[in-house]
Amino acid sequence: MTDHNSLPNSTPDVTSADLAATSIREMILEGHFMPGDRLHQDQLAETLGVSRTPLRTALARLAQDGLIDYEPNRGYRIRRFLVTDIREAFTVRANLEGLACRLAAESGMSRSDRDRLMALVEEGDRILSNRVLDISQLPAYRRMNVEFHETIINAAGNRWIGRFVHQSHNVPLVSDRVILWDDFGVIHRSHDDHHRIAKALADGDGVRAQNLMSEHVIYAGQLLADRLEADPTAALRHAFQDRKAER
Amino acid sequence: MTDHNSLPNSTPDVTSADLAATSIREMILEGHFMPGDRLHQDQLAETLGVSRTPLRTALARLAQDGLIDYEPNRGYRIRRFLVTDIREAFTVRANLEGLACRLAAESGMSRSDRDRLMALVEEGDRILSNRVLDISQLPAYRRMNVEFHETIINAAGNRWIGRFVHQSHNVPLVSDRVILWDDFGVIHRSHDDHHRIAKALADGDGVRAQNLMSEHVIYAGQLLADRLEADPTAALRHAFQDRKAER
DNA sequence: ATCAGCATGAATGGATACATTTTATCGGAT
DNA sequence: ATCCGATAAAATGTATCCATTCATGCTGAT
Repeated sequence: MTDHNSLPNSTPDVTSADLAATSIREMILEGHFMPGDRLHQDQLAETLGVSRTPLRTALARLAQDGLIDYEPNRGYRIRRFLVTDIREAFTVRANLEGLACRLAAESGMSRSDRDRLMALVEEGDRILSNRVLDISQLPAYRRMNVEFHETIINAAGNRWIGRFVHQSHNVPLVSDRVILWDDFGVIHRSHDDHHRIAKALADGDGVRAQNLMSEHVIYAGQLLADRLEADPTAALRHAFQDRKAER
Repeated sequence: MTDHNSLPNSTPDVTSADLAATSIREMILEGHFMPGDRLHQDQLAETLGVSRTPLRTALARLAQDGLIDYEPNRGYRIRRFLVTDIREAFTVRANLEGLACRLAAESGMSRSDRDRLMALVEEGDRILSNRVLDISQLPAYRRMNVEFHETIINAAGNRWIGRFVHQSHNVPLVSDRVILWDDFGVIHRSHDDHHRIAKALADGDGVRAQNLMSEHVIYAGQLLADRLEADPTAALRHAFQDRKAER
């Protein structure tokens, strides 16, 4: 991931270990490995152009993040994620982001945060004004969506929520970067949630914002999980359809 | 920590890195370091009787857990925990454990889980039957309390909740192992919560169990945080008053 | 043919040596 | 006296080497 993918304090990759960690994380989240694959240290080290020592640091971090499994003397393996994992992660994300809304509302949104949310909502309006989903607009919509959610989490002022939501993004596909961009009605409704959430937050109506956000996330999760169960390959293709284009 | 302090999958310390990590974690949580202290690698390695390599993996893990801070080329430091951090961690813990209650109730508690909760509640009744707080009974009460909470979290069947609650225990004092054992009325009320929570779970009343648990945790957190603000040293002494005796 | 046991190879864990960065110290100039 | 810079010391980051464990495949006995 290119630094903007870590929520709270995204430090640039200064050490080789950082570089290795971000590279491997990106590879995993984009599906370059199969579940259960061994991560051979010598081999990976050579691939990434670093020695085993920083590589092992990177692996230790990723294992602690839950992205890979570790067994002493048996090395690291790509964690096997089931659709259940994705559903569960969305459940927790929904709860935590809902909590973030309530806390943000209760503590009183700052003027700048309110303005930013308004601006993001309007940007979404512009993107969707054609009333059709153009693939070229997905990156812009995604950026808007990510910033919307991050703004609220930061406004909540509870670092643990940010930490945990960030970690739940370590489950492949459980990220506000993954957007099923194929049904205008769904996207439009989702953006309408944003409208109401921003309004509720501005009004200091924490409970309403909480409920809206919780449902907002849960619905996205169910949609994704149902798709995955119905047709895994198609859903995966969809989720990553524009990733290469963005670079 | 002696292995029983990690919630989900407490692997025994097989590697030197495991040993170093658990040792350091225990030291930090028991207050052997001052906030902001540097963790010199050579020095720590010698103290723990391991070389720098496994020590560094241990430090990487602890940093990922949020127990220590890391800056490239500047090493690791003991994280500075403010009372605010503790309040925030309890807020999240309350929410997640409340969620665990709802999920556990909705999925239907297994017979064995219900029985275990009942047994734990009865054990608490026995411990408190004298209607006075004897320090010698604190360890038993704590074990009961820890198992009560863990049972529910496991019954929820959502691994992320367990993960995050476990991580929130990495904030010093934010653990169901820390119990202010000096006011019978408070403890009695807290245990009465357990009664109601167990009952609500057995009845499949998820919302009630959720509300009860959330309040249960929030109150404990407020009590602790208020004490810490009023008299930090006394509160700390209280929180750890029996730790040496238990070993 | 199957399975136990052993030997061999490969991969991981740990220790040490080297390189790079940071931090502290000292000297001098303003 | 203070500030600045150069230099030295110390600490971290990386690479390499050695030790230990695990997996594989073979041999041989039942």
